[in-house]
Amino acid sequence: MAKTDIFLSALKLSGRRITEQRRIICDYLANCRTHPTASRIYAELAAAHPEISRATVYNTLNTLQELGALVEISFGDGHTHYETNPAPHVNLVCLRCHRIIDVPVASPLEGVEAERWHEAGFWPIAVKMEVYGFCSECRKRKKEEIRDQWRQSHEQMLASRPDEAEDE
Amino acid sequence: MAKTDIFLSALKLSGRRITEQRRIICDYLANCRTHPTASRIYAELAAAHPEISRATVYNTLNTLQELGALVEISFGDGHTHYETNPAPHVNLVCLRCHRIIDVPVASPLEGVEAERWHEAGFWPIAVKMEVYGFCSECRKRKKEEIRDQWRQSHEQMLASRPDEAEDE
DNA sequence: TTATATGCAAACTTTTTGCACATGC
DNA sequence: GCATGTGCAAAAAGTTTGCATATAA
Repeated sequence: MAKTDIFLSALKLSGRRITEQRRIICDYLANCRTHPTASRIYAELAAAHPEISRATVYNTLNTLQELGALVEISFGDGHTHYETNPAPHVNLVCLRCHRIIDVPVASPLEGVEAERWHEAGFWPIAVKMEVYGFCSECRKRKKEEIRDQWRQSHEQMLASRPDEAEDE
Repeated sequence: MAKTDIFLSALKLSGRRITEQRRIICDYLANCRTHPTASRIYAELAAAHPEISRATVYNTLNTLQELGALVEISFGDGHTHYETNPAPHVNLVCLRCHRIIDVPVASPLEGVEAERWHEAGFWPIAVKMEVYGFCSECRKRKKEEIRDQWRQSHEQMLASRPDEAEDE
């Protein structure tokens, strides 16, 4: 069942030790189809594996992040989630119901001028894309809830040509 | 100095009340050239404006998020940051030094198959893109720190054609 | 064998809540 | 005037730390 476990591979290839706990955590992540928080990962694993501590979950997640094998995402719900889907995709995030829709894209590094930062010396490992907005259901309800002017003006802004990029 | 304050506009157009505190917070965000955390925003504002409370900062940030005017970002440093740059851009995030480089892009909704999710009924308000990797300086140092195999294999993976997208 | 990882509990940080008071519209 | 927003302090939630013990390589 388990596809190539990219998380365990990351630990192995970077020379970390493969402990039973790490194996369990990586297996969970590799088979996870959602965007769990650290707490949720701990809660689910602890039920089946009492030998796993909260600290180890946090340790492992942080280690995987340093390697670029795992990235945190914020969906605006006040919780830090983890992206467990290694396939290139965009997360559509509904601002009202906080539901997430994963949409596959051809290649994350194409179409966004990847060459430019590559040339600048930056070496990409992982790519993350989120689009915030309203899903079809919430869009209807939204109209009843608040005045619509803000969203309309913002939509227009996004639809028009962007301003000249500013210096950062 | 202040360009059109997109944050204040969002509050106004959605029918919220414009209080002195919100005005101050929005002004800070509109002129901010970094990616501050909530704590940092509070700390900086409280110094100059003792009449602002922590709760109000959090309230306002959350309200702006619901409107899609402001988005949270995770850079992997364990803190929740806010994106204050309204211009379309990609954040290059260094996994080692956690420095962020903003790179402008032509348009956030082009080149990533925007039409597809639009057709599916999703209405985009804001777009966020992060690329994780190593900046030129850290890339050199990284080689000395850990075995290089993981990064090499991952780079190869990214460079090759992506797998078929999986169902979500 | 020994550097690396774990478990536990306490400490720390960040965010939310409840309620009395203030204020924009 | 009254719905909406604020301030405060306490509570809750989330994350890190220190150290003794365990274990992968």
